[in-house]
Amino acid sequence: MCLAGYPLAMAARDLQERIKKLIIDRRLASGAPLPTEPELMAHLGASRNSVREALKGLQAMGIVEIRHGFGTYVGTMSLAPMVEGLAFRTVAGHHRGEDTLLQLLQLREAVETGLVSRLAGRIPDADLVELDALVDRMEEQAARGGDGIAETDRAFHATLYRGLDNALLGEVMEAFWDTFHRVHTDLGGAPQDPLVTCRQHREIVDAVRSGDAIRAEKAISEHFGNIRVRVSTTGTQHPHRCHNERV
Amino acid sequence: MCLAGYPLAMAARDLQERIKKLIIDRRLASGAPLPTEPELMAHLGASRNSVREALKGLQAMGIVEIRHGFGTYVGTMSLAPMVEGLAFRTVAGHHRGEDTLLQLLQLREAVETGLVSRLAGRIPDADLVELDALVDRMEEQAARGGDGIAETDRAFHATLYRGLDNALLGEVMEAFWDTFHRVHTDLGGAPQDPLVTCRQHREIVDAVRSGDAIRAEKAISEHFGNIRVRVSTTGTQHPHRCHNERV
DNA sequence: AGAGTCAGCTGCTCTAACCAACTGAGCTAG
DNA sequence: CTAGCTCAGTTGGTTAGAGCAGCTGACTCT
Repeated sequence: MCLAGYPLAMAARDLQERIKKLIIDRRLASGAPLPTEPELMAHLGASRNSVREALKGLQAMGIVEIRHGFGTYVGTMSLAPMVEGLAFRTVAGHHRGEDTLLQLLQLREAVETGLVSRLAGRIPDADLVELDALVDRMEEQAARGGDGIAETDRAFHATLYRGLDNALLGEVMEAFWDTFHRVHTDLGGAPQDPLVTCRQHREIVDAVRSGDAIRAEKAISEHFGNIRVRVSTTGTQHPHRCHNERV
Repeated sequence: MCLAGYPLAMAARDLQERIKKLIIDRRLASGAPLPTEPELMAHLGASRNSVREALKGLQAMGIVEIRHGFGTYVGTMSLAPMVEGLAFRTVAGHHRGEDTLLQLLQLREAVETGLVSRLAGRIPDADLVELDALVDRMEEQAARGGDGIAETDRAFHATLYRGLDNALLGEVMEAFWDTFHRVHTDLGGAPQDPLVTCRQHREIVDAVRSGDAIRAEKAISEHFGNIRVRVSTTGTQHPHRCHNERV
């Protein structure tokens, strides 16, 4: 087909850009509906197939969200795609004998160490209360079977940095946590000792509350040191098969 | 077609996972060739169309690299896709009146402040030499027309954190720099004063060399403070059209 | 009035053909 | 003999049309 004025070739690469431009120009917010596939075909002057391939790429970047039988919508633009990509990169590297998981952990440690010292003394009281509650909850969960420990751990790290008052920063930290956790479990890594985790989380909260930046950094550092032992003593020796057996 | 044992529906979502699994299982490194499209069709029991859509998604995540008339290869798995997604998210939010660019800058500041204090005093001498050279070069470029300033700036921030000896961390920081720079120029933001930048870079190097963590943090903070002024006084008022006019 | 059904949207998958970019073998001209 | 060209074969890119599958809402039957 190819409407007048558009180059015949190079459709695919441009299509994504043009769909992105369409979202920008129409000021579409997350969740807003995009034109249907036939409408996009007409608007962009490309075949169904090319439009769909472009959408698939945008979907992988979290820019659009496709719901079968319902429509296409502007995506949440969360960092989930980054988690996906980073996780795969880490797993692939690990299976080829590289210490990618350790590197990922070190990345988290380096960044969180800096953030926590920035946070010391200026964290809102409300967050401290919530952090205390999260440690309490994890102690309960540890006393029981241990169900939900991971989710509580995630919430702890997410809540910790809420005080820095930057939603993007919070998302990035969560994304790193998610990536690490996902890769660690996929690779069959040994879980932490919940009681040790609780004690270290408690110390982090107390250190931040006291306003002692050095102590807070040390607390984070010890926490990660503990995790690091678990990572480097397992996983590297027995590259397990991925779950989701198929192919 | 659909080979025995595979569900008839749900092809697309699984296809990506199965291709990823194929890369993992065969221990394919970056740059290694993937099966051709016909081979993948046979291997995965799906049509050409579905295979291509899956590949487009993986391409958007940097997991595979597609070269027309040549073949499909395992991608470099750089963070470029993350830059792409984050940049779009920032631009889109900006055009809807949100202060996303400022948030991105604050993210960089928070993270780099922590990293630079961690770096103070333990940075390798070789890196210091290189950083000095980079500041010198930027001074030259400022004296001339100003060509290549951006690239030198990028190199400075990249070299700074090399001493932390974590390739992943370096890539992440570069990705944040790239995202910020790209969005800032796309939105027609005012460029920095090169001489101010040079002076602040010099102070950062000297602070890190002296081993004074507090001074280093302050130097970074001032540097970002300078950038922040440029961001918040421009750009927010006149949401420019994107470049690449089309559609 | 309530529940089932059906028509219509939506996106999903397949097939088949042709276009376009790259490679390399073989031919031709110098 | 070599330099360059041509052409066939490979690979991904694009289009077309048909039918499948999930969701919605109005219509119909009980």
